[in-house]
Amino acid sequence: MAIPRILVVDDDAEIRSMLAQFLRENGFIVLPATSLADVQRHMNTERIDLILLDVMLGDENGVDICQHLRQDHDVPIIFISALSADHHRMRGYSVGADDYIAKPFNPQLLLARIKAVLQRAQRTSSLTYRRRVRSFAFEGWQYDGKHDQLTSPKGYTVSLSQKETGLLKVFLANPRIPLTREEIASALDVTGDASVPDSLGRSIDVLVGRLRTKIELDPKSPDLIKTQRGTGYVFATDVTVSDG
Amino acid sequence: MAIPRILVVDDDAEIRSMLAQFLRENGFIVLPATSLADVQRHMNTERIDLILLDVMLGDENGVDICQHLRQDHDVPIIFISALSADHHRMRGYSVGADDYIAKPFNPQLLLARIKAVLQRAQRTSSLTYRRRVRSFAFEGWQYDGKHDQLTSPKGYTVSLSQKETGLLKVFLANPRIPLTREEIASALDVTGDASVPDSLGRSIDVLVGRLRTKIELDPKSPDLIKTQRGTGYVFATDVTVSDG
DNA sequence: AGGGGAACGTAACAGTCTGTAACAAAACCC
DNA sequence: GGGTTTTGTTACAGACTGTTACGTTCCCCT
Repeated sequence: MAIPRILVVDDDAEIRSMLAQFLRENGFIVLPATSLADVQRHMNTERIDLILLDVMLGDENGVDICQHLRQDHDVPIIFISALSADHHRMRGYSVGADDYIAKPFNPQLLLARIKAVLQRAQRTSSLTYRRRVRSFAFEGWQYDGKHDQLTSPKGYTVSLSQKETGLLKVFLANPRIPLTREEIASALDVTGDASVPDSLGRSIDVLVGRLRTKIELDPKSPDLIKTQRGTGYVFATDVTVSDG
Repeated sequence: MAIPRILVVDDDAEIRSMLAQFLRENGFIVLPATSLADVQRHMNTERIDLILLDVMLGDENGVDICQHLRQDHDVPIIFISALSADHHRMRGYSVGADDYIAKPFNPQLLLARIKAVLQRAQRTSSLTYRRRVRSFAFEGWQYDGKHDQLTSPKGYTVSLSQKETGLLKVFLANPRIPLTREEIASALDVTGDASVPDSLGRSIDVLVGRLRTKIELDPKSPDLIKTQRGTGYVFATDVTVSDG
């Protein structure tokens, strides 16, 4: 599974920025939004794993946004609000929120809650979520997420192991974005304490090497998965995503 | 949907009784429990839709109970506790709780939270096979639950043994959801103590292999029942359900 | 320009996981 | 009772995966 992508919906730029930085430092990809139109644009064009939604949004009302979203989406939604009275909370839950956190809040508690909600969503994936299975195209290759099948530019099927498939998915979900070994390991749920810099050993490097032998014309001089010395790896090509 | 059945776990008889009465007045079936053994007895003998779990349980610790339950069960769990400090909450979430409500609490807020959690659980698939007789279609195959008959894409009837049929039903009820061997065994009521990690042996693997020989074009390279190494198996195709 | 150290590539190895053939016991059917 | 089918267990082989060790490449400093 790819790095979780969190949509932070708040019209206050300072709060949005602080939340984004905090979440990025904790391993998430963060996308900002300030309005329902913003939210819907993101939901329609890319994968969103969780939404942090401020109740008070200037001219717009977070509760209305949540209600609107729930008509079409099952994405987890956590309300953040200065309004902590019980009846506000109940209103939030009644429109389909997964949690409601009152400002000011302990950032570590927010983090725990986000992880719990994401873990649950992952554990109990719904049919709706599974319909988001995608197909990816890059440099003549096709990865069919529905059938878990990789086809080469010449048309033959390439067999990948589970970890190799997972790594490819991480790259396909993050084209042209440099990924550290820790980020990749976190996305793959690889053994190792991510907070200890050397705990990963060389396993990610070996795995990258194994995937390269299967998809690069010349693995010794890779064109698709490039090394960024001192950082990690980058999928150095454009990826086209389509549904089905 | 049937009336939700809530298990109230609290060693304080007065609190248990008040909660039970309140929930019954709001339309739920309430079952009391005071210990892990109580909880497990209920979980093993009847359907439980949600658990309200007190953190302080006399000699037992609600967190330990939650942790234990999460090994085998996906039932929603809401902690109730006088301990409301953030680190207590985080501990609760980290062991798999769905929410954490501090005493003293507004009963209406608890009710809203219960309803939200139940609604969410209802939106997702369950391991429990739906008792209603249904027909399922996948990749040209048809399974007629009424007549217990499986028809291949080419139109001929495929004979399955009882266990094979049960396994297929579990997959059809949970398309695209990874299922552990323990989950499958539990759904099939297979011999073996699910709380003992190694008790299953390889029987589920063999059963999966047998079903594969009957429904896969190439059992050595299966398209329908895919292996998730380290986890279990997933029915990797969309399933269309219809009544009758 | 040269040297040293860090980062990365990769072969080899060992442990884990899974597929499956073979077997035996139980269940089922005639 | 006998034959067949079902089911779980056992054993083995192959694939997968991470670790280790060594060689190569890169970068920085003198």
